[in-house]
Amino acid sequence: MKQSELFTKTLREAPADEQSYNARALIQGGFINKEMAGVYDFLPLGLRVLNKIIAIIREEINGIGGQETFLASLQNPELWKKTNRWDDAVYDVWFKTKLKNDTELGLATTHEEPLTNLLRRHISSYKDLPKSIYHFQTKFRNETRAKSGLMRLREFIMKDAYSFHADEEDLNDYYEKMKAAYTNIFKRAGLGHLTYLTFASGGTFSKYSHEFQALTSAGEDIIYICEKCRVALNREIIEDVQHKCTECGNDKLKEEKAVEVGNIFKLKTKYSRPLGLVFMDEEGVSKDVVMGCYGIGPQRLMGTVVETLHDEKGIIWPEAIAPFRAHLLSLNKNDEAKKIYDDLSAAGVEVLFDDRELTAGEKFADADLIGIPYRIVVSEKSIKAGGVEVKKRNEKEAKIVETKDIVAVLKQ
RNA sequence: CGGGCUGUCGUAUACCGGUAGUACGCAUGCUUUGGGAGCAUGUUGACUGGGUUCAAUUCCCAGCAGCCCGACCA
Repeated sequence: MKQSELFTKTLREAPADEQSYNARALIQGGFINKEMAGVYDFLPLGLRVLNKIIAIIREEINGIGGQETFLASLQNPELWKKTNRWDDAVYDVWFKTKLKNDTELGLATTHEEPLTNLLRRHISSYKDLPKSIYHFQTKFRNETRAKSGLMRLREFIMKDAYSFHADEEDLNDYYEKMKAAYTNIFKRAGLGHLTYLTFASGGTFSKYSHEFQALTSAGEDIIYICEKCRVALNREIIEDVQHKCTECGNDKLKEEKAVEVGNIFKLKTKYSRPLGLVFMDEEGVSKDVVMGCYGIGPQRLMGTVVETLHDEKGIIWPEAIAPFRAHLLSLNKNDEAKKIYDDLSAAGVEVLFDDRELTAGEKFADADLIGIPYRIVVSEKSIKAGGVEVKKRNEKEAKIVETKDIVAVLKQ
């Protein structure tokens, strides 16, 4: 894409009223636009990142048999009354609205109820199980305090997956597969080194649930890390386990601030029972379907990447989720640069081509801020040196690459 | 929901009880081009409502909005 045609502009300075780094950098770079606290628009650069994160998640969930759907945002209160989650006193994050005839509706906060209900028409036998169903869908939550840019939103996309099983043993097997898929997702998105499988409170139905917590000072949670096992314990259960690692008994745990980037949970029959999702087993006995649920917020994941991977000049995107692979800067050499742009594009390399009539300093500053992994400079100087200059965003030194070799260097 | 801080051009800021200045941006022209250029001309602003006052953007109150802390948060 030509940067001269990109409708967004970077800001010379970050917005003064934002303190969180992800909000400052993403707004300054033109990735997102703030409509109001906790409500953001995704602009071309930001959407490219978001879509790449979503694509990684989709691949991993498909890889363990997930079937993608897209459920509605407007929800029927009747289902929520059956599970006692319609009452604002019980579940206080609803945005509620009404039909013209005054019938109440809810805006989706999550989808256990509608999906469980929907499956009553499709699951009736043990032969129909197991199933894993997911979607990327907009959730609305009336948070009393939206905060920290993309870290806690009032409107956000969630990848929520739900699995359906004949018994707990099968749920447990699938739960382990999901755990592995989640580990891959955070690794591929560039947060593997910072993300810990974390034991958290499981509520009434199981002892612990698992969160995936990424270390960052922008986080809302305190976790205790066991370096030996590479797992962590959420503060909410640390007293229960007497400050010891649940895996190895290690009592030298390290306290860290972290953000929950994913959560996996065994629901068992919590929703299938009140909503009547049952199946007939081999003996002809009707049983409740056993469920699990698994969530990731792609926008929070994006915010976490920005919080953790940047320097004083701007964002440093991991290659897998960068908006473009290469940022081609022309310093008054648009004709020469255009050829390189065409070659790279033809080879399938995603390039942002800075063909704007700006000074070198502005182009470098924007490139650092936007944080695309490879910067290619075409200038009088680079041409004299034999071609183009290539520098990785996370490295200091640039190297000269002959123009004829640039496609080979940038191709993955 | 409790507490703290803050609302001035598009952005970042200054000053002030007597109607607002700077920088960047934007427009035009010329000169510039390896780390946010120069000159000239032009362009844009006090969150809303009430109160005090001869006079309020400035002081007071309320509302709204934003940020932060806490509470909350599958």
